[in-house]
Amino acid sequence: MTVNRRSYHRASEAERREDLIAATLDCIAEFGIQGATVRQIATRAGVTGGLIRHYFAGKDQMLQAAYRKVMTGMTETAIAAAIEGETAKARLRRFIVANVTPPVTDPRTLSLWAAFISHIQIDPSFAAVHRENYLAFLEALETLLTAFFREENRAVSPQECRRYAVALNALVDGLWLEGTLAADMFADRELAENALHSVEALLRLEPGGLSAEER
Amino acid sequence: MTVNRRSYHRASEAERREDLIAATLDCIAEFGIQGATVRQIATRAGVTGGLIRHYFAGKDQMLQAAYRKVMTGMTETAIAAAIEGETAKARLRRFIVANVTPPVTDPRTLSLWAAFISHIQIDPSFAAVHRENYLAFLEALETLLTAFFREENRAVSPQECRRYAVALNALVDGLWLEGTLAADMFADRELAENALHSVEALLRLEPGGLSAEER
DNA sequence: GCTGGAATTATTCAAGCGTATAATAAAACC
DNA sequence: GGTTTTATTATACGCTTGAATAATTCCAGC
Repeated sequence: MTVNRRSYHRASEAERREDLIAATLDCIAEFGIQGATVRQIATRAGVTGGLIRHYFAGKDQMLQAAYRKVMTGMTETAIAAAIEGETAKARLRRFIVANVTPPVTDPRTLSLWAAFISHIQIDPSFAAVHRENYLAFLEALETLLTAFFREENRAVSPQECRRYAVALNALVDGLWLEGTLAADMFADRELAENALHSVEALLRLEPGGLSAEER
Repeated sequence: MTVNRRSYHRASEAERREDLIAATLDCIAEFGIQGATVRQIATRAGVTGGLIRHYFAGKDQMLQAAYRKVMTGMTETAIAAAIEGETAKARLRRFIVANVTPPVTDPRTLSLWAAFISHIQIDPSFAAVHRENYLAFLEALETLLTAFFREENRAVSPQECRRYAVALNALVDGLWLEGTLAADMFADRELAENALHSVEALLRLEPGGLSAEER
């Protein structure tokens, strides 16, 4: 006897993988990593559970792909904001501000980020993803800083430049955390302004040396 | 017929709760929040699963108690380090350094912290725990800063002081993250020194104004 | 030394987990 | 337009989950 079987749409490999990853992130954000079960994810993506094993070797590999997606999304948003600046100073400023402003400061993104961070110690393959993105972020900052110092005719050794990048990275990450976890405590542009003033101070610029708009 | 039944030790309520919470944290750190199952936790604590329901209304409540434990542990370590300083400057310095030095920078603690952070959006009662501790940390910083500025005979408005506290909190959190997640990238005292130099810059002190040991 | 009540264990239960496999619908091919 | 390929569904399996319950052991107060 034949079974009543759903008809279905046959999607391209690329978009189906996208859908599955998106559904995975939805589930993690909504129910936590414990709630991101194969069945929930499949339901959210509008498919049945078995399909996941057709696109990924297992649930873990899908989680890892999802992690990559979140991290590259965050970094790329900030980098994309930076390249629109005309001067090195403007690029640096835009980069800083982008990192403490929506859509980067977003509770959902933070949840996802934290969920994955907490799994780094458990699954070493997650550590590799983190390392990749940390280094990319650091390098982006170092590049922006080097260009900025050159523009200002200020001689800064590579070692010092790296120190600055590490500190700026910390400051930006920390403000991102604060701004996302306690958004109600800060006025609209308060965090962005604090970020700019703090970066000015960190780089030992005169007040306004970064935050002031050039004409 | 009677069953072969383990004999058991009857602990005081306080220490049994402590044991259960400690076992919970062990399991989360080792297997992630998904691996922190009632059975695993019970095994780790040397009891059977049913006992958990005798001390907590359910697994979730135990998780929340565990979260409280982690956070107060972190803040208290830093605050305890601070009070040993003789001058306000020394207290501030010790506070900063303690936050980017073991035992605060510890992969296990970071895992736990991240696991709980990722559940804030899901369970609002976790948000309350976070808020409590964030405010406590911010206030500790503000107190240290106020005393320091007074000691230096420097007039700083409360608003400005809060701005500084927010920035310092961000920097410290960020360096804590970097130092714990990429510990291999930093030499022994590198992060602590970077932290002190960065705080100096943030507060617009002259170089050495905080990091240099007074005689 | 009993004994009543609380702490703890052992066991059970339904639900849900990730994965494996076979059947089937949709597309691709010639 | 029939045939092959493959993406997708349906179903099953063995395990684990959090919780509930009943049986047992311990301890305090008498």
